Amino acid sequence: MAKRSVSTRVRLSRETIVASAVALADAEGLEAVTIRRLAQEHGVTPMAMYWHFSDKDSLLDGLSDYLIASVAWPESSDAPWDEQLHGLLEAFLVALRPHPALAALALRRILVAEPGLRIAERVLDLLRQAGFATERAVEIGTFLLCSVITLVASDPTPAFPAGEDHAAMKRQKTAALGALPPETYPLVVAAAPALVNCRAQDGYFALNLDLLVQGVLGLSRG
Amino acid sequence: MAKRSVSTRVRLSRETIVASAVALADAEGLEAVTIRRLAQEHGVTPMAMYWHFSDKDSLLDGLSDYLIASVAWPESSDAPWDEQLHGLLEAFLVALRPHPALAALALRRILVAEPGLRIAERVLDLLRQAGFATERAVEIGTFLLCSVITLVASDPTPAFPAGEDHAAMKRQKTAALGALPPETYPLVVAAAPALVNCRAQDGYFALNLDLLVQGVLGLSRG
DNA sequence: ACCTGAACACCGTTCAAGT
DNA sequence: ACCTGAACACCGTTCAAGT
Repeated sequence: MAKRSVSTRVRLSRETIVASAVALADAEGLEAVTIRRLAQEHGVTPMAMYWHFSDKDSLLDGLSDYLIASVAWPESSDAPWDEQLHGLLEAFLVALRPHPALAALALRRILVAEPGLRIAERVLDLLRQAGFATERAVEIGTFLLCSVITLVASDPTPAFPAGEDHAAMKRQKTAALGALPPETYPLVVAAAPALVNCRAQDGYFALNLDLLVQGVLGLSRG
Repeated sequence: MAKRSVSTRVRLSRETIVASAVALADAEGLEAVTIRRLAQEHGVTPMAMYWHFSDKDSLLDGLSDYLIASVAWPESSDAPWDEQLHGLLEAFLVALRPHPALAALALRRILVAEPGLRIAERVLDLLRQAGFATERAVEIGTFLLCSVITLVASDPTPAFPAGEDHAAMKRQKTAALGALPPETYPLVVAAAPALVNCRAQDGYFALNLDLLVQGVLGLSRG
């Protein structure tokens, strides 16, 4: 169904290939993003891809660049550093959220091209303002960006087990947890539905973004 | 070189297969862990694996179980909840650290079998002691465990580009960052070596484990 | 109970060639 | 400049069969 008919065939380009790869990943997960599959979707030989990308790794780099470029830079403000840090991390999160299957790719190009470097520089700057020495700012900033990716990427089995199966699997996992002996695992049993579903909920993101910023606030400077 | 000679062939079992898979992942990364490769290492047909594991997914489940089982349960104490939480997360971290290529697998079995459920229950318990309602405790606890995994798994290109190549790549990345225009990216340029290397350093883990616990401390209850 | 052998439908990629 | 075709060395997996 996702196969593009020959009549609508457009000229291949890095952009059209990346766009279809993003759509594929959203629909069926990253492991469905295959040179051969993309070629087929464009009605073209697998080898045609190698004109536009030197290999699969550079296709993934392309996806990473696409993700990073979609980060909406927060409007400048004179708010305190922690609020600005929160805003920046949130902008990163918002860009990644529509593409949980791709989120893990974000890191590979953040220290390479323009928009990613700008984000990195800003994070370091804000952490310097917070009073951290450069080395510590680097360690914290690196972890913060990794953590935002984790926040988005950790939603299990994102979409690709066709919706129906996915919901069924969640119901089954909930039931399995609920059937555990309540005297050994009282909290797990009581929280079974939450344990299975929380990573898809909005509150999960807001709460843990907060946790990260609060964590930075709680760290000793030096 | 890693191929086991026929004379030393031992009987296959789930345990011996998992052990060799762990060794393979440590040495060459998770994508080297292949049914066919493992079979070859044991001097056996690929299909022999299917007697011990129903499919590759259940092999990965086996690796996940192995990881979780290696968590050393911290000795009981009457320390405040935040110290105990720190100790538990650290125990998880210490278990994962020797196997960065496998760390990402840890989550898939934590809510399934005994030792993982025990960890989950304890995390929820400590967060309840901290004053969080069950639903929030679930959201926080889930993220904390994900974050520890991230901390370990985020070390880029763990080992498998044969050591030499790996070091060379790091030097090259550092040089690339150092060559950026310092007027646009002053902090990135100044911190180039740290940006490339920090995720392999001990301080990175200690600092960010602290960040996580401080983050929980800083969150509002309710 | 434990393993083999042949086969199938997939991968990424190289190399030479077409237009 | 952009794409095809055949080939290679890999995957996971099924099915029938051996001991």
